[in-house]
Amino acid sequence: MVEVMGKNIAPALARLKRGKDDGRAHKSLGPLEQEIMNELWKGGALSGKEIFEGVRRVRNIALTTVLTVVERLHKKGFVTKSRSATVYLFAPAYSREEFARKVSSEVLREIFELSASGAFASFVDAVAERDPVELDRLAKLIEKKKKEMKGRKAR
Amino acid sequence: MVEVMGKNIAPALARLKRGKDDGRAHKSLGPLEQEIMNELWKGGALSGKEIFEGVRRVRNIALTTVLTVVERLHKKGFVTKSRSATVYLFAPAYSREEFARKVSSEVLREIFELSASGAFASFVDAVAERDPVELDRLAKLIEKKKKEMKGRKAR
DNA sequence: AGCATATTCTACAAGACGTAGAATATTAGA
DNA sequence: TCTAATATTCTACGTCTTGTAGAATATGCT
Repeated sequence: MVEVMGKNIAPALARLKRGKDDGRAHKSLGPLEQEIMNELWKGGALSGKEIFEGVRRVRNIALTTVLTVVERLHKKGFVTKSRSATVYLFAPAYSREEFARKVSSEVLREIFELSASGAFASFVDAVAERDPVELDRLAKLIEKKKKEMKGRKAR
Repeated sequence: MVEVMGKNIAPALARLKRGKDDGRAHKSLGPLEQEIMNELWKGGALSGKEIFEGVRRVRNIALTTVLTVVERLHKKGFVTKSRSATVYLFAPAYSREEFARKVSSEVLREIFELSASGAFASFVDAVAERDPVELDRLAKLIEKKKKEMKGRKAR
Protein backbone atom coordinates (compact mmCIF):
# COMPACT_ATOMS: atom_id res chain seq x y z
CA MET A 1 0.00 0.00 0.00
CA VAL A 2 1.19 3.48 -0.71
CA GLU A 3 1.96 5.09 2.60
CA VAL A 4 3.37 8.42 3.64
CA MET A 5 4.07 8.99 7.30
CA GLY A 6 1.62 6.33 8.20
CA LYS A 7 -1.12 7.79 6.13
CA ASN A 8 -2.77 6.01 3.30
CA ILE A 9 -2.67 8.41 0.43
CA ALA A 10 -3.72 6.01 -2.26
CA PRO A 11 -7.25 7.37 -2.55
CA ALA A 12 -6.01 10.90 -2.96
CA LEU A 13 -3.44 9.77 -5.47
CA ALA A 14 -5.99 7.92 -7.47
CA ARG A 15 -8.20 10.96 -7.47
CA LEU A 16 -5.33 13.10 -8.60
CA LYS A 17 -4.51 10.80 -11.45
CA ARG A 18 -8.07 10.86 -12.56
CA GLY A 19 -7.76 14.59 -12.65
CA LYS A 20 -9.89 15.53 -9.72
CA ASP A 21 -13.01 15.38 -11.82
CA ASP A 22 -13.41 11.99 -10.32
CA GLY A 23 -13.79 10.23 -13.61
CA ARG A 24 -17.48 10.68 -13.43
CA ALA A 25 -19.01 13.84 -14.67
CA HIS A 26 -22.15 13.77 -12.73
CA LYS A 27 -22.51 17.30 -11.74
CA SER A 28 -26.10 16.45 -11.26
CA LEU A 29 -27.43 18.05 -8.14
CA GLY A 30 -28.89 16.68 -4.98
CA PRO A 31 -32.58 17.07 -4.20
CA LEU A 32 -32.23 20.16 -2.10
CA GLU A 33 -29.84 21.75 -4.51
CA GLN A 34 -32.31 21.04 -7.25
CA GLU A 35 -35.17 22.58 -5.31
CA ILE A 36 -33.16 25.67 -4.74
CA MET A 37 -32.28 25.96 -8.39
CA ASN A 38 -35.95 25.66 -9.17
CA GLU A 39 -36.76 28.51 -6.83
CA LEU A 40 -34.18 30.61 -8.57
CA TRP A 41 -35.38 29.71 -12.01
CA LYS A 42 -38.83 30.70 -10.93
CA GLY A 43 -37.89 33.83 -9.10
CA GLY A 44 -34.87 35.27 -10.78
CA ALA A 45 -32.71 37.13 -8.30
CA LEU A 46 -33.67 36.26 -4.75
CA SER A 47 -32.26 36.92 -1.35
CA GLY A 48 -31.26 33.98 0.78
CA LYS A 49 -34.32 34.49 2.88
CA GLU A 50 -36.61 34.50 -0.10
CA ILE A 51 -35.17 31.27 -1.36
CA PHE A 52 -35.60 29.88 2.10
CA GLU A 53 -39.23 30.90 2.16
CA GLY A 54 -39.84 29.25 -1.14
CA VAL A 55 -38.28 26.00 -0.09
CA ARG A 56 -39.91 26.09 3.30
CA ARG A 57 -43.30 26.05 1.70
CA VAL A 58 -42.54 22.55 0.56
CA ARG A 59 -40.47 21.17 3.36
CA ASN A 60 -39.43 21.94 6.89
CA ILE A 61 -35.96 23.31 6.84
CA ALA A 62 -33.75 25.81 8.61
CA LEU A 63 -32.74 29.09 7.06
CA THR A 64 -29.06 28.37 7.50
CA THR A 65 -29.41 25.05 5.74
CA VAL A 66 -30.68 26.81 2.68
CA LEU A 67 -28.01 29.45 2.91
CA THR A 68 -25.29 26.86 3.17
CA VAL A 69 -26.48 25.04 0.12
CA VAL A 70 -26.98 28.21 -1.86
CA GLU A 71 -23.45 29.16 -1.01
CA ARG A 72 -22.20 25.80 -2.20
CA LEU A 73 -24.15 26.19 -5.39
CA HIS A 74 -22.48 29.53 -5.80
CA LYS A 75 -19.05 28.03 -5.29
CA LYS A 76 -19.85 25.39 -7.85
CA GLY A 77 -20.64 28.13 -10.29
CA PHE A 78 -24.31 27.41 -10.69
CA VAL A 79 -25.50 30.51 -8.88
CA THR A 80 -24.36 34.10 -9.03
CA LYS A 81 -24.13 36.23 -5.95
CA SER A 82 -24.39 39.99 -5.96
CA ARG A 83 -24.98 42.73 -3.46
CA SER A 84 -28.12 44.74 -3.43
CA ALA A 85 -28.56 47.67 -1.10
CA THR A 86 -28.93 45.56 2.00
CA VAL A 87 -28.63 41.88 1.14
CA TYR A 88 -26.99 39.46 -1.20
CA LEU A 89 -29.00 38.37 -4.17
CA PHE A 90 -28.63 34.99 -5.75
CA ALA A 91 -29.54 34.17 -9.30
CA PRO A 92 -29.11 31.19 -11.60
CA ALA A 93 -25.90 31.34 -13.57
CA TYR A 94 -27.54 29.36 -16.34
CA SER A 95 -31.05 29.10 -17.62
CA ARG A 96 -32.87 25.85 -17.15
CA GLU A 97 -32.13 24.99 -20.75
CA GLU A 98 -28.48 25.83 -20.58
CA PHE A 99 -28.15 23.89 -17.41
CA ALA A 100 -29.92 20.89 -18.84
CA ARG A 101 -27.62 21.01 -21.82
CA LYS A 102 -24.56 21.19 -19.68
CA VAL A 103 -25.53 18.36 -17.45
CA SER A 104 -26.82 16.14 -20.19
CA SER A 105 -23.92 16.58 -22.53
CA GLU A 106 -21.65 15.15 -19.88
CA VAL A 107 -23.95 12.39 -18.88
CA LEU A 108 -24.71 11.49 -22.45
CA ARG A 109 -21.08 11.24 -23.39
CA GLU A 110 -20.70 8.77 -20.58
CA ILE A 111 -23.64 6.72 -21.67
CA PHE A 112 -22.67 6.74 -25.31
CA GLU A 113 -19.30 5.44 -24.44
CA LEU A 114 -20.94 2.60 -22.66
CA SER A 115 -23.23 1.68 -25.48
CA ALA A 116 -24.50 4.04 -28.11
CA SER A 117 -27.22 1.71 -29.29
CA GLY A 118 -28.47 1.17 -25.78
CA ALA A 119 -28.52 4.89 -25.18
CA PHE A 120 -30.40 5.55 -28.40
CA ALA A 121 -33.06 3.05 -27.61
CA SER A 122 -33.42 4.34 -24.14
CA PHE A 123 -33.63 7.89 -25.29
CA VAL A 124 -36.30 7.27 -27.86
CA ASP A 125 -38.26 5.24 -25.37
CA ALA A 126 -38.04 7.93 -22.76
CA VAL A 127 -39.19 10.55 -25.21
CA ALA A 128 -42.10 8.49 -26.44
CA GLU A 129 -43.13 7.68 -22.93
CA ARG A 130 -43.14 11.29 -21.97
CA ASP A 131 -45.08 12.54 -24.92
CA PRO A 132 -45.24 10.85 -28.31
CA VAL A 133 -45.64 14.18 -30.02
CA GLU A 134 -42.16 15.04 -28.93
CA LEU A 135 -40.89 12.39 -31.30
CA ASP A 136 -41.69 14.72 -34.14
CA ARG A 137 -39.86 17.57 -32.57
CA LEU A 138 -36.88 15.37 -32.11
CA ALA A 139 -37.03 14.13 -35.67
CA LYS A 140 -37.07 17.67 -36.92
CA LEU A 141 -34.15 18.56 -34.77
CA ILE A 142 -32.21 15.72 -36.28
CA GLU A 143 -33.02 16.84 -39.79
CA LYS A 144 -31.84 20.27 -38.97
CA LYS A 145 -28.66 18.96 -37.51
CA LYS A 146 -28.02 16.79 -40.53
CA LYS A 147 -28.28 19.77 -42.82
CA GLU A 148 -26.05 21.71 -40.55
CA MET A 149 -23.45 18.98 -40.71
CA LYS A 150 -23.64 18.79 -44.47
CA GLY A 151 -23.09 22.49 -44.71
CA ARG A 152 -20.03 22.16 -42.60
CA LYS A 153 -18.65 19.35 -44.68
CA ALA A 154 -19.11 21.28 -47.94
CA ARG A 155 -17.37 24.32 -46.62
CA MET B 1 -33.67 20.74 14.83
CA VAL B 2 -35.16 17.30 15.06
CA GLU B 3 -33.43 15.49 17.88
CA VAL B 4 -33.78 12.11 19.48
CA MET B 5 -31.72 11.35 22.52
CA GLY B 6 -29.25 13.98 21.55
CA LYS B 7 -28.82 12.66 18.08
CA ASN B 8 -29.65 14.57 14.98
CA ILE B 9 -31.80 12.32 12.92
CA ALA B 10 -32.93 14.87 10.40
CA PRO B 11 -30.68 13.58 7.62
CA ALA B 12 -31.91 10.07 8.02
CA LEU B 13 -35.49 11.26 8.12
CA ALA B 14 -35.06 13.28 4.98
CA ARG B 15 -33.55 10.30 3.28
CA LEU B 16 -36.41 8.15 4.38
CA LYS B 17 -38.98 10.58 3.09
CA ARG B 18 -37.24 10.62 -0.22
CA GLY B 19 -37.67 6.91 -0.23
CA LYS B 20 -34.08 5.88 0.18
CA ASP B 21 -33.46 6.25 -3.51
CA ASP B 22 -32.02 9.58 -2.65
CA GLY B 23 -34.13 11.46 -5.13
CA ARG B 24 -31.39 11.05 -7.65
CA ALA B 25 -31.18 7.96 -9.69
CA HIS B 26 -27.53 7.90 -10.35
CA LYS B 27 -26.79 4.29 -10.30
CA SER B 28 -23.96 5.21 -12.49
CA LEU B 29 -20.80 3.56 -11.34
CA GLY B 30 -17.50 4.83 -10.08
CA PRO B 31 -14.37 4.51 -12.19
CA LEU B 32 -13.13 1.30 -10.64
CA GLU B 33 -16.57 -0.23 -10.71
CA GLN B 34 -16.78 0.70 -14.34
CA GLU B 35 -13.42 -0.85 -15.12
CA ILE B 36 -14.46 -4.03 -13.45
CA MET B 37 -17.70 -4.16 -15.38
CA ASN B 38 -15.69 -3.74 -18.53
CA GLU B 39 -13.48 -6.66 -17.63
CA LEU B 40 -16.57 -8.73 -17.11
CA TRP B 41 -18.19 -7.65 -20.32
CA LYS B 42 -15.01 -8.59 -22.08
CA GLY B 43 -14.39 -11.83 -20.31
CA GLY B 44 -17.75 -13.28 -19.40
CA ALA B 45 -17.51 -15.29 -16.21
CA LEU B 46 -14.29 -14.58 -14.38
CA SER B 47 -12.84 -15.45 -11.02
CA GLY B 48 -11.96 -12.64 -8.68
CA LYS B 49 -8.34 -13.15 -9.43
CA GLU B 50 -8.88 -12.96 -13.14
CA ILE B 51 -10.73 -9.70 -12.81
CA PHE B 52 -7.94 -8.47 -10.64
CA GLU B 53 -5.36 -9.40 -13.23
CA GLY B 54 -7.26 -7.56 -15.90
CA VAL B 55 -7.56 -4.42 -13.88
CA ARG B 56 -4.00 -4.63 -12.67
CA ARG B 57 -2.76 -4.41 -16.21
CA VAL B 58 -4.06 -0.89 -16.27
CA ARG B 59 -3.47 0.28 -12.75
CA ASN B 60 -1.69 -0.66 -9.60
CA ILE B 61 -4.17 -2.11 -7.21
CA ALA B 62 -4.50 -4.76 -4.54
CA LEU B 63 -6.38 -7.99 -5.07
CA THR B 64 -8.62 -7.39 -2.12
CA THR B 65 -9.59 -4.01 -3.42
CA VAL B 66 -10.89 -5.57 -6.56
CA LEU B 67 -12.65 -8.29 -4.63
CA THR B 68 -14.33 -5.79 -2.37
CA VAL B 69 -15.65 -3.80 -5.25
CA VAL B 70 -16.77 -6.85 -7.15
CA GLU B 71 -18.63 -7.92 -4.07
CA ARG B 72 -20.31 -4.55 -3.85
CA LEU B 73 -21.24 -4.75 -7.48
CA HIS B 74 -22.75 -8.11 -6.74
CA LYS B 75 -24.76 -6.71 -3.85
CA LYS B 76 -25.99 -3.93 -6.07
CA GLY B 77 -27.20 -6.55 -8.47
CA PHE B 78 -24.93 -5.70 -11.36
CA VAL B 79 -22.87 -8.85 -11.10
CA THR B 80 -23.82 -12.46 -10.57
CA LYS B 81 -21.80 -14.76 -8.38
CA SER B 82 -21.70 -18.48 -8.79
CA ARG B 83 -19.52 -21.33 -7.62
CA SER B 84 -17.34 -23.26 -9.95
CA ALA B 85 -15.37 -26.29 -8.80
CA THR B 86 -12.90 -24.29 -6.79
CA VAL B 87 -13.67 -20.60 -6.98
CA TYR B 88 -16.45 -18.13 -7.32
CA LEU B 89 -17.17 -16.84 -10.75
CA PHE B 90 -18.50 -13.40 -11.41
CA ALA B 91 -20.38 -12.37 -14.49
CA PRO B 92 -22.30 -9.31 -15.61
CA ALA B 93 -25.95 -9.46 -14.69
CA TYR B 94 -26.76 -7.31 -17.69
CA SER B 95 -25.23 -6.89 -21.08
CA ARG B 96 -23.60 -3.63 -21.90
CA GLU B 97 -26.66 -2.61 -23.84
CA GLU B 98 -29.10 -3.55 -21.13
CA PHE B 99 -27.03 -1.77 -18.59
CA ALA B 100 -26.77 1.33 -20.73
CA ARG B 101 -30.52 1.30 -21.15
CA LYS B 102 -31.11 0.95 -17.47
CA VAL B 103 -28.79 3.72 -16.48
CA SER B 104 -29.84 6.07 -19.19
CA SER B 105 -33.54 5.67 -18.77
CA GLU B 106 -33.22 6.94 -15.25
CA VAL B 107 -30.84 9.69 -16.05
CA LEU B 108 -32.85 10.78 -19.03
CA ARG B 109 -36.04 11.02 -17.09
CA GLU B 110 -34.25 13.34 -14.74
CA ILE B 111 -32.92 15.49 -17.51
CA PHE B 112 -36.20 15.64 -19.34
CA GLU B 113 -37.89 16.84 -16.26
CA LEU B 114 -35.40 19.62 -16.06
CA SER B 115 -35.82 20.70 -19.63
CA ALA B 116 -36.85 18.49 -22.48
CA SER B 117 -35.77 20.94 -25.13
CA GLY B 118 -32.37 21.33 -23.55
CA ALA B 119 -31.97 17.60 -23.36
CA PHE B 120 -33.00 17.11 -26.96
CA ALA B 121 -30.54 19.64 -28.21
CA SER B 122 -27.82 18.21 -26.12
CA PHE B 123 -28.57 14.70 -27.25
CA VAL B 124 -28.55 15.50 -30.91
CA ASP B 125 -25.36 17.46 -30.50
CA ALA B 126 -23.71 14.64 -28.66
CA VAL B 127 -24.71 12.15 -31.31
CA ALA B 128 -23.53 14.35 -34.15
CA GLU B 129 -20.28 15.02 -32.44
CA ARG B 130 -19.64 11.36 -31.97
CA ASP B 131 -20.48 10.28 -35.47
CA PRO B 132 -22.77 12.13 -37.84
CA VAL B 133 -23.80 8.90 -39.48
CA GLU B 134 -25.45 7.92 -36.26
CA LEU B 135 -27.97 10.65 -36.84
CA ASP B 136 -29.52 8.49 -39.50
CA ARG B 137 -29.72 5.52 -37.25
CA LEU B 138 -31.39 7.64 -34.67
CA ALA B 139 -33.83 9.06 -37.18
CA LYS B 140 -34.76 5.58 -38.25
CA LEU B 141 -35.27 4.51 -34.69
CA ILE B 142 -37.65 7.40 -34.20
CA GLU B 143 -39.64 6.47 -37.27
CA LYS B 144 -39.95 2.97 -36.02
CA LYS B 145 -41.07 4.15 -32.65
CA LYS B 146 -43.65 6.44 -34.17
CA LYS B 147 -45.17 3.59 -36.08
CA GLU B 148 -45.12 1.48 -33.01
CA MET B 149 -46.97 4.17 -31.11
CA LYS B 150 -49.56 4.58 -33.85
CA GLY B 151 -50.21 0.90 -33.81
CA ARG B 152 -50.82 1.05 -30.12
CA LYS B 153 -53.18 3.97 -30.43
CA ALA B 154 -55.31 2.25 -33.11
CA ARG B 155 -55.63 -0.91 -31.13
C1' DA C 1 -24.52 51.83 21.98
C1' DG C 2 -27.77 48.22 21.12
C1' DC C 3 -31.05 45.45 18.79
C1' DA C 4 -32.39 43.14 14.63
C1' DT C 5 -31.20 41.16 10.63
C1' DA C 6 -27.89 39.14 7.40
C1' DT C 7 -23.94 36.29 6.49
C1' DT C 8 -20.27 33.23 7.53
C1' DC C 9 -18.11 29.58 10.26
C1' DT C 10 -17.90 25.33 12.05
C1' DA C 11 -19.47 20.72 12.51
C1' DC C 12 -21.68 16.57 12.23
C1' DA C 13 -24.14 12.51 9.98
C1' DA C 14 -24.62 9.32 6.38
C1' DG C 15 -23.71 7.27 2.08
C1' DA C 16 -20.75 6.12 -1.88
C1' DC C 17 -16.26 4.67 -3.44
C1' DG C 18 -11.54 3.44 -3.38
C1' DT C 19 -8.37 1.28 -0.73
C1' DA C 20 -6.33 -2.71 1.54
C1' DG C 21 -4.63 -5.52 5.66
C1' DA C 22 -6.23 -9.13 8.91
C1' DA C 23 -8.71 -13.00 9.67
C1' DT C 24 -10.83 -17.05 8.24
C1' DA C 25 -12.10 -20.75 5.25
C1' DT C 26 -11.10 -24.01 1.85
C1' DT C 27 -8.38 -26.97 -1.06
C1' DA C 28 -4.74 -29.68 -2.79
C1' DG C 29 -0.62 -31.98 -1.87
C1' DA C 30 2.86 -34.33 1.33
C1' DT D 1 -4.52 -36.26 8.15
C1' DC D 2 -1.86 -32.26 8.59
C1' DT D 3 -0.20 -28.34 6.34
C1' DA D 4 1.00 -24.90 3.05
C1' DA D 5 -1.12 -22.34 -0.49
C1' DT D 6 -5.07 -20.24 -2.17
C1' DA D 7 -9.60 -18.15 -1.95
C1' DT D 8 -12.98 -15.42 0.42
C1' DT D 9 -14.77 -12.50 3.92
C1' DC D 10 -14.33 -9.04 7.54
C1' DT D 11 -13.13 -4.91 9.15
C1' DA D 12 -11.67 -0.46 8.68
C1' DC D 13 -10.00 3.91 7.05
C1' DG D 14 -9.78 8.16 3.97
C1' DT D 15 -12.21 11.42 1.14
C1' DC D 16 -15.98 13.58 -1.09
C1' DT D 17 -20.66 14.98 -1.39
C1' DT D 18 -24.91 16.41 0.41
C1' DG D 19 -28.16 17.59 3.98
C1' DT D 20 -28.47 19.55 8.22
C1' DA D 21 -28.16 23.45 11.42
C1' DG D 22 -26.35 26.05 15.62
C1' DA D 23 -22.79 29.45 16.94
C1' DA D 24 -20.40 33.31 15.91
C1' DT D 25 -19.79 37.43 13.63
C1' DA D 26 -20.86 41.36 10.84
C1' DT D 27 -23.76 45.06 9.45
C1' DG D 28 -27.41 48.44 9.35
C1' DC D 29 -30.43 51.34 11.60
C1' DT D 30 -32.47 53.80 15.57
